[in-house]
Amino acid sequence: MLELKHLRTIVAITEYGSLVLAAEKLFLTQSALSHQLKEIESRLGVSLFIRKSRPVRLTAAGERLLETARSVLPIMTSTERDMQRFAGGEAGRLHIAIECHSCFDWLMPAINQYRNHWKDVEVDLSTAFNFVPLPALQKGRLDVVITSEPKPLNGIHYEPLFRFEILLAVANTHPLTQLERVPATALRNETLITYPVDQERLDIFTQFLRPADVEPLAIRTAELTLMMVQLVASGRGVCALPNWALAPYLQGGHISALSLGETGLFSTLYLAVREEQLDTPYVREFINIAKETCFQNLEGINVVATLH
Amino acid sequence: MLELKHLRTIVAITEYGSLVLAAEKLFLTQSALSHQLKEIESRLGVSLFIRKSRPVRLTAAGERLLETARSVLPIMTSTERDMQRFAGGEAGRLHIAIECHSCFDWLMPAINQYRNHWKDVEVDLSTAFNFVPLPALQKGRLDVVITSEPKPLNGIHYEPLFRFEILLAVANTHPLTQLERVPATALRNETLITYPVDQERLDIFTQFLRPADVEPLAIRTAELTLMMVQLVASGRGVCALPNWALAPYLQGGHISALSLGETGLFSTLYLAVREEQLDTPYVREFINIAKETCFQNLEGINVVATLH
DNA sequence: GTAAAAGAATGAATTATATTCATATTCACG
DNA sequence: CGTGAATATGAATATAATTCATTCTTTTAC
Repeated sequence: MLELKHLRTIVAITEYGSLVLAAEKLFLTQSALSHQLKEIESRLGVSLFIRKSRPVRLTAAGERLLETARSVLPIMTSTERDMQRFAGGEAGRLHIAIECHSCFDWLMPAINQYRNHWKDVEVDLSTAFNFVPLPALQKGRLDVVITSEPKPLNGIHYEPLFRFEILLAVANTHPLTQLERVPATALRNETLITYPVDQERLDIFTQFLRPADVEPLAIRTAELTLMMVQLVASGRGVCALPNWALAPYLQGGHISALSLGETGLFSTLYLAVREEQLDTPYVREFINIAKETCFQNLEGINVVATLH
Repeated sequence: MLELKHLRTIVAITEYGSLVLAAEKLFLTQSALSHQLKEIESRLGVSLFIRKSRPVRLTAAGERLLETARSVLPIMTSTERDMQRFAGGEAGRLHIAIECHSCFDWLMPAINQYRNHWKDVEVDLSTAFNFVPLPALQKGRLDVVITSEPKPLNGIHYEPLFRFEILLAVANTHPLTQLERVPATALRNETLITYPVDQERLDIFTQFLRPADVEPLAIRTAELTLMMVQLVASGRGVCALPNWALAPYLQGGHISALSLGETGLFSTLYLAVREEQLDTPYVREFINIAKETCFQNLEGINVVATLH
């Protein structure tokens, strides 16, 4: 009914004192303003200006409307400015999900660094253990997914981050440390410690044990990398972890890291985003920072399997 | 550019979760909403809703716009409600001017009583000594004028309030108290005390002295009725005042009131308003209260000239 | 007080904008 | 993968806004 156009008209008329001037400033004709004014006055059933005098004067109702205009129009101006920031890709939302537990280690520093420079981007990190993240990404519930399975999907772009080796962590005292390479069959007699997620999501199963049709002796789970390492060190099982996740714990000397299979078990981590977002500055920048951070964090790490 | 219509659309869609439902509530077709949404999204250069999911979800830009809508729309609602009050004549403005000094005496109580019942009417009283009030009334700078000269003017309605006699106040000891009626010529030897306004505005000049071509001995002015009366009582002059303005001072016994000329000098006070406002409730009601107050205030007053 | 100038109002014609209708496309769910 | 429900799209239509040409009103200056 009442529209912002009308408020802008009211303001212009009071500001310039005449329909002629106001019309000019609004890039309209005097006639247009006259018609418009008549229209709202008759719709509201009140008169807003007294035109019998020059400069035209506001009626009481006009004053009230002007007051509203003065409080509403600035809000709209700032809203439109924000819209431009969204449009320009300077502001936005980045809902990130990780499929891989250990990714916290390098992602957190990346996010912190990113936040410093993109204050207008709302960053949100969630673990995708209870839902499948890629469809959510497609549908816009998520904006970034960190995954090691780049399943080709409509409208999804995968940006490779880095390649890493999945190593088997065992206690230093464990007999397996005697082997050069650990065959799948060796795990028949071991308790395997994993994160508490579906086996589908764990490379050790999908890429190593299942192809060899091997089931470990037992499986137990732990939430945190640190807990796994402690269990391994005390000889209560073995676990498979990325080399970079394992690195800090190898210093202590209680555990060793062994290559899996003949060639080692390698995997690549990808950052998945919607194709349409690929050229958005704030998304592009996140990808760059993620990559940089990976290199920085992984540079010092040169963990290869313990060789004898 | 961005309009309230769009904000209302955003709110409806988020509230009902689908274009179909929202369209229904807005009395539009789903197609209309789809077009409208597409239009503003392309104008702003941002997408506001993710339609790939159901219910449709807001993007970050959409959230921002919704926030604005939630702060702006209530303001508009309350503004429109106020407009209805103005339209219904429940709210408005009453800029009153009096041409006659003494009118304060009965007008003030009237205004006070009026204010109690019409809280949404902004009442303002000014003395019209430095400007001509009737043209200002015509042009809407004033809304009510109290005058004793009902000059016929386009669009102006005069409501008669009451008829009164202008009496000559003299000291009890004054020789004029011996006369039954005071002729104009009698003032040739008197100092006349008036309000400090143009003689054009004083009935004693226009209706009495000038027709008889008489000039008083001297003229001096006083701001307030009380001051005039005190000057008169101390024998420093005489003054012409309405009977009701003089009434309270006759009790004291220091002054007397005499009729002017053969028939007495009478005048009628009118309340002038713009014709278009005559049917507006808040104006109508002011007229009523003004009339009532006059009667109440003048009822007890039965001042006639002192007769011997 | 009147004429000229400037501003505001008006009505019809035009243009722009919004809405609908009919239909195609997409998405969610079994 | 098909089905039902939702959204998108394009052309046609309806509605609303704007302009043009003109008249009416107010102000100003002589």
